[in-house]
Amino acid sequence: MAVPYNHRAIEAKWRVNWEKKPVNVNDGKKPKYYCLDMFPYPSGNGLHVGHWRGYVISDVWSRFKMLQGYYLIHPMGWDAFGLPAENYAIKKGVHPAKSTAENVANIKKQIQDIAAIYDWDMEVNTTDPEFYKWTQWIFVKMFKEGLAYEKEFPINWCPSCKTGLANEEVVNGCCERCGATVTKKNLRQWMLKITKYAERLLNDLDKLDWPEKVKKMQTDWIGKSYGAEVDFAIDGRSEKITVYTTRPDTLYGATFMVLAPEHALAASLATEETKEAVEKYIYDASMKSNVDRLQDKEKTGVFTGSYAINPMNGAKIPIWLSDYVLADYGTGAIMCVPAHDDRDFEFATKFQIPIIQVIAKDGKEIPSMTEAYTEASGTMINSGDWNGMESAVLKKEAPAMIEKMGIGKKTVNYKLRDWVFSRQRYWGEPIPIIHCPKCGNVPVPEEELPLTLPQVESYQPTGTGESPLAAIDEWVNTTCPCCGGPAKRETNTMPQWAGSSWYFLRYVDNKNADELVSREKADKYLPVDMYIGGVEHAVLHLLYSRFYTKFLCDIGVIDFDEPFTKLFNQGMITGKNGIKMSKSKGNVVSPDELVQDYGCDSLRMYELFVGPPELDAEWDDRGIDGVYRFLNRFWKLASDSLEANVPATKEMVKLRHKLVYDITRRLEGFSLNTVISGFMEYTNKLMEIAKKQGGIDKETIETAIVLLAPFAPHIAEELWEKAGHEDSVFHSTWPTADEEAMKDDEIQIPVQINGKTRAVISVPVDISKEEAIAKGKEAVADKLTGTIVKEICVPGKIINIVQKQ
RNA sequence: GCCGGUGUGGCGGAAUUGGCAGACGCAAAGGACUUAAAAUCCUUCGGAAAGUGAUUUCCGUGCCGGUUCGAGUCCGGCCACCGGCACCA
Repeated sequence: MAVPYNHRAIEAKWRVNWEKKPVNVNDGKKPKYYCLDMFPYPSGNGLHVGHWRGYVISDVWSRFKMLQGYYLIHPMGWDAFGLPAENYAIKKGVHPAKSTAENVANIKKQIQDIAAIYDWDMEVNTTDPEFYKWTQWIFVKMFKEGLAYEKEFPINWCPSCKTGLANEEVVNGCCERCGATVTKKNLRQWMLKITKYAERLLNDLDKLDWPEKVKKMQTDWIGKSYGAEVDFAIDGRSEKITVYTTRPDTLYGATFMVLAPEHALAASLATEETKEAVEKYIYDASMKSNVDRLQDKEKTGVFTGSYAINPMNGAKIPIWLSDYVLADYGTGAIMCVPAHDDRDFEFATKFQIPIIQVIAKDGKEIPSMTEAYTEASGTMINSGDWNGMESAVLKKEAPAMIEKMGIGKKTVNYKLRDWVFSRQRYWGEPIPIIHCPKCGNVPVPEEELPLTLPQVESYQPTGTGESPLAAIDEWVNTTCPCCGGPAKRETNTMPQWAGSSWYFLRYVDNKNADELVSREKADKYLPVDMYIGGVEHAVLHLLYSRFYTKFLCDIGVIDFDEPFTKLFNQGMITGKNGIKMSKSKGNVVSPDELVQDYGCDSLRMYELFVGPPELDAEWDDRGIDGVYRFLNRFWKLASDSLEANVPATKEMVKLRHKLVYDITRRLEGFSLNTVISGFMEYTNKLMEIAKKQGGIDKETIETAIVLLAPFAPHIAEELWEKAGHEDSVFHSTWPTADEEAMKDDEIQIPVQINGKTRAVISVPVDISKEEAIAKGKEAVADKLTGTIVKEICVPGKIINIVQKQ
């Protein structure tokens, strides 16, 4: 009798052995495979079972790739700058540097419990000056290339975090981090010109093996639209107003024009009579936050008193101001075609502006419109020379026609805005810029980087729009690297996304003091082949990283312009009823006790067994018993069989190949939950056979151990050793299935009458259709009471007899 | 409002992409072993009806309809829940 499965002893033993003799070694000959987890920010709450899931998925995939003969790059690090870390430190009343270091140590210990095959020699930490030296270096490079610039304008401001935010960080008008309502604040900001890369960021999505959902979200976020800019003269004045439209086909239907209240010409368009109302409207709009604007669904507006001239037909159309027009999209001015746009229709109806239909719906003009007809399909009417054209065709051709006529030009527009890159907080990389009264903005010389974050007593946010760094005179006051005169340092810091936008490049050369990454190592080990993490970063981190990668490619640091070839988003683990695990809800399940009671191997397998990896799953502790029992059964089967050492039977060989085939296919398809059920199913079958034969042959058992190794590494390694191997199971190779050997001689196929199964017959696998049908009919003879109209036989699948009564 | 995703037993889920619906597991019930319990092993486990019984028949994958010899899977029309975007002209 074999000894019972003792997960504590086995796991402790192999933890030590692997530490002594790592299994993932680079012999310089194997091809590389870079499998990356989104690195965590070291929160004080530690890990829960949901965090485990992603790390287990990536580790299983990594070990699978290793067994397939790759040198694995599987690093881990810490995204330790930023608001969460700083807010936690403030709450606990300790310096963020201290709390961050403690949290890193804690989480590292917890992550090591997963027994993932991380290469800790590659570890990075974004708050390490040797790391953020390069975060700052990238900023300096961007500044020199004109991609980082200063601008003062009303930005999104979180009154709770007391800092400015990027557009990507505002969710439904609220702060992405804390949920507070975002307001507007006029601030001098550092911006990154991500818009310069809009077209490439959009087009290169095609190259990526990413979930369609994420690609779609990025596409929508970039928001490319095709249209035209059209110039409208102002009646009685020399200036003109340019509008942007995606529907130039409806130009004849433009019956008014609306400008954003912030438009440069807005105030000047007012007449004696409208002056007061116009100024009030502009003032009120400036006082409104974005959220107010969003919530006021009812349209407001004011007539300026001036008129524009429709360039197509010379019609005089009134110019209005309204805050439903956004100042920073297009030209901040629109032409309004109430007949064919919902918003314009609503506005025109409210302010009694004429509505002119220019596209016939179903060949007819709608007698009295109750809503806009927004489709670009139908024949043009009331449109001068354009009458009779198809709207869909005209929509495409009009921009070029307008350009020819000299009244505008063909244009594309993007929703993507430049990235607000400065934060008024302490815990981030200082922006390496010096403001010199003579020389202007001068970057800190590259050889002087890193510009380290000064130690301060008070790091709490000021709320004034100034960073806490501004209060440290000895740090702020410096000399200009250019002219040597007195100058002041930039006091804003970078957002959390700065370090995470490029950290994956640093892992492979994390100790390089002279370069961000050596070109040789970058060419050899990058980019990332598989990136695993939650979907919440679809338009934040993942977009920023793509932007950074393209920039670094353009300046020759690296030779590829997409960071992550393949992306996998794992679903979230929730508490009961799909409620997100959180400390405040009290539904957090910690992995620590589960590892103690059931072992790391059981928890790893259960994390996968709870459901398809890409979907959310509700955690239920009870289910882990199932995989624990399975591991016990597998342990017993394997150790008993290794002792018994029975010869292989045909049946065993067949099952062995089927097992390899099924597990490999499911694993490659990322159907990890069914891999686990597959192991259970085959183990049950093998146990049946073992009961009769006194065991299972060694080769089959060894094959199963190798297949199981990525999922339950400890037990696999222990059994592998018991089977007499001195080297690690991870130095064997992933088995391949011989499809010939899998074939059964006899197969079971159902016999149906009119699509309903009436019998199941056993037939030779190579039986002819005719014979199969004959046998099938025999089996259901007593139920064939009518006239047979059709006989269907799909070889190996089904027989269906269609009969009529 | 627009765009995605999901909907299958008491529960988590499976179904080789059009071919025996409910694999595998949890929970539950009954039994074996045990002085007893735990552990382990065996059996049952979608619903309804008929039969002493092995079994048989009908219904069943959110709802309604269609295509097909055959639909959880394909098509059309709805419903519910969960995400994303939301005055981008």
